[in-house]
Amino acid sequence: MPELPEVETIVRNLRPIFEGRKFLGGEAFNASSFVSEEFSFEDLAGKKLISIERRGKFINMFFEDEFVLTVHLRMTGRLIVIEEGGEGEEGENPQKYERVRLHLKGMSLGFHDLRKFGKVWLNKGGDYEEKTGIGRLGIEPMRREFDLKNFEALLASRKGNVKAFLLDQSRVAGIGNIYADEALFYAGIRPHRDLKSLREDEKKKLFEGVKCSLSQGIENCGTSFSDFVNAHGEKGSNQELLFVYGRGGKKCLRCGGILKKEKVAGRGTVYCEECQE
DNA sequence: CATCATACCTGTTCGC
DNA sequence: TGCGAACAGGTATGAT
Repeated sequence: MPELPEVETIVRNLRPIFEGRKFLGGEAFNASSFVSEEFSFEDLAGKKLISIERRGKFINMFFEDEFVLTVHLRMTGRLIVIEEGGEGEEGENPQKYERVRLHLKGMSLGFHDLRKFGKVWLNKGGDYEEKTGIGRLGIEPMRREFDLKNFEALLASRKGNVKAFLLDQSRVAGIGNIYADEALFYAGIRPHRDLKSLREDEKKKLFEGVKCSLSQGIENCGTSFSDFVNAHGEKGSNQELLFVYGRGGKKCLRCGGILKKEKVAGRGTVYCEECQE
């Protein structure tokens, strides 16, 4: 569920709290949640956290000496700030779904993940992108290099339906099920439409829909449908502004018709038969 | 190589 | 009401 806007919200929370702090140690409460082929938390001890950046739905924490901690929340992952001396600090037992805990000087960070799909990787040097899957990501849709021209080139690079295209992280990075459905509603395009069938005006509208739905999500600190909370455990408000996601069977906010829900590209997909063609 | 379906998990919701 | 089935969905992997 955390998609680009939710991950961006978390990164913006974490930066002022953790950047500049020294890593002290870490614990993995679930072996499969922490991936490190060559290094342990002890190797990272004493290194200062230089910066925290988002790439697609991944979070990278860059430390001194080229160490990189990478986090992917997948569906139910959360990063929760634990203040020094507060509940859950060092010495306390892990919380129910806490899988990894990172201790920095004066402040700790808990990685919680009910379904254990998410991961924390520890790497050193430039190959962290290959080790984590970041290397396969496509363009960043909130950066300047994402323009209509290369969006159209990406559309032409793939076959199949437009929903599968939007979910394909190797084309445009960071879109998930929520923002894919919202972008398609914005553009007035049905999710099953074959990419080859898109007209020029529809491509342009879809490009705008991707940018608008993502930037609105960021502005509102993410969509908290079920799991998402920011690093302080607070919910975002974008769920109040969604047109289609999670609204199957309800009235379309634009035309009043009943929204359809069906499976497209293997995902629950909501759209309006009236407003999308 | 590209695309598609499935596995990975566990709590919640749905249908009988 | 109870219980099992279906669902939630991001990505790696295997199948096609």
